[in-house]
Amino acid sequence: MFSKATEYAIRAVIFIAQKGSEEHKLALPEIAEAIQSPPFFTAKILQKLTNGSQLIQSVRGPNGGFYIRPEKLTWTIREILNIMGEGEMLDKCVLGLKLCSEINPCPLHEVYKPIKTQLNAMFENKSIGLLVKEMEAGQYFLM
Amino acid sequence: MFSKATEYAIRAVIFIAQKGSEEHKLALPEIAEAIQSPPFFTAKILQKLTNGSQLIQSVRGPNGGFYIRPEKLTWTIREILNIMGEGEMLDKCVLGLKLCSEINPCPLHEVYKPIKTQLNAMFENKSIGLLVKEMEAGQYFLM
DNA sequence: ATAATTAAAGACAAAGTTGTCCTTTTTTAT
DNA sequence: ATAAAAAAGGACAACTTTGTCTTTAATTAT
Ligand code: FES
Ligand code: FES
Repeated sequence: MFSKATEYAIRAVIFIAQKGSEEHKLALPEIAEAIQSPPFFTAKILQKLTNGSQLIQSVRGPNGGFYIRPEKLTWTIREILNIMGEGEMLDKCVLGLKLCSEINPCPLHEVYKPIKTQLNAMFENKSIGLLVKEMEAGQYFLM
Repeated sequence: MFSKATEYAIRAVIFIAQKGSEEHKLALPEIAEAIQSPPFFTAKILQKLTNGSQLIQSVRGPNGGFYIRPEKLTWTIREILNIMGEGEMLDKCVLGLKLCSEINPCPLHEVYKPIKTQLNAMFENKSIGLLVKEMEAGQYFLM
C-alpha cells in the first residue's frame, strides 16, 4: 500500500513519540533497531520529517537525537503521508484513472468509494498521541 | 495502491472482455488506445496474462489479437492481482510488519482489519463477467 | 507459395526506490 | 579550547518499475 520509506516513517514517528522526549532524545541506531529498519536509510527519512514541517525535532552532538514536541502529538498519520508525498494516494482511483470522480467513474468506483472513505478516516482520525495511548493500553508492535 | 502494470492489466482485461470475442479479436493498438496505456508496455503485460494462466487468449497474424474465453469470465480481479504478483498485498500489514496477525499486531491493525476484509471482498467478489455487465448497465470508464 | 499482419521475445534506456557509505557540521562534555 | 558524539548532507550503487524499440515467429489472406 505504501512505500518502504513511508512505512518506516510512520513506525519511527510512533516509536519516537512513545519512547522519546526533549529530556530523553533517541539516537538513530536505537530507532532503527526498534522498528527494524536500515539505519542510514532511516536517517534520510527522519531528515524529511524534520526539515520543512518539523513534525519531529533533531539535535546534533553528544546526547543528541530525535524527539517530538508535545503539540505535534495531535498530528495524524495523514500528515506523515503528506510529508512523505503519498497523501494523494487517498484520493486516487483504484484502477489508476486520472481522476476518481462521480462523473468519470471506473468500474470499481462504487465499491471502492466507501472503502476509500474508511481509509481516509483511519489516517485522519489516528493522531500520533492517540496511537501512543493505544499502544500503552494494549499489546502492539512496531517490528 | 497498485503498480501501473497492474492497473493497466485490470483495465485491459475488462476492455477485452467487454469489446472482444473469438470472432472479433482486439489488436494491441486498439486496447492501448481504449485504456490510455503505452502500447509496447501494454504488450508485455498482456503476455503475462496469456502465458501461464491463459486468462486471456492471443492469436498472431492478420485478424489476430486478444480475446477472452467465456469460461474465464468467472475469474475475479483477485486472479489478475495474483498473476501480476500483487496478490500478497491483500494480506500484508499496512505498516509493513513482516506478518499481519493478531499475535503481532501493529498499532493500526484493529482499524485496518475490517478495511482489509472489505478490500479482499471487493477483489474476490467482482468477477470479470460481472464487471462487464455492470459497465453495460451504467456509465463507467476505463480511461 | 508469397506477402502482409500481428503478437512474442528480447534488448535497452530512463526514472524511481531502496540502501550504503563518507564527509561535514553542530553540539556537548571535559 | 579540545575532543568526542551525533545528525546533516551528498555521493553513489543495486535493484525495480516503467517505457521504447527492434527482431523474430506465427498466422492469415491472396
Ligand atoms: S474512479 Fe476509480 S475508484 Fe473512483
Ligand atoms: S499487523 Fe499491521 S495491519 Fe495487521
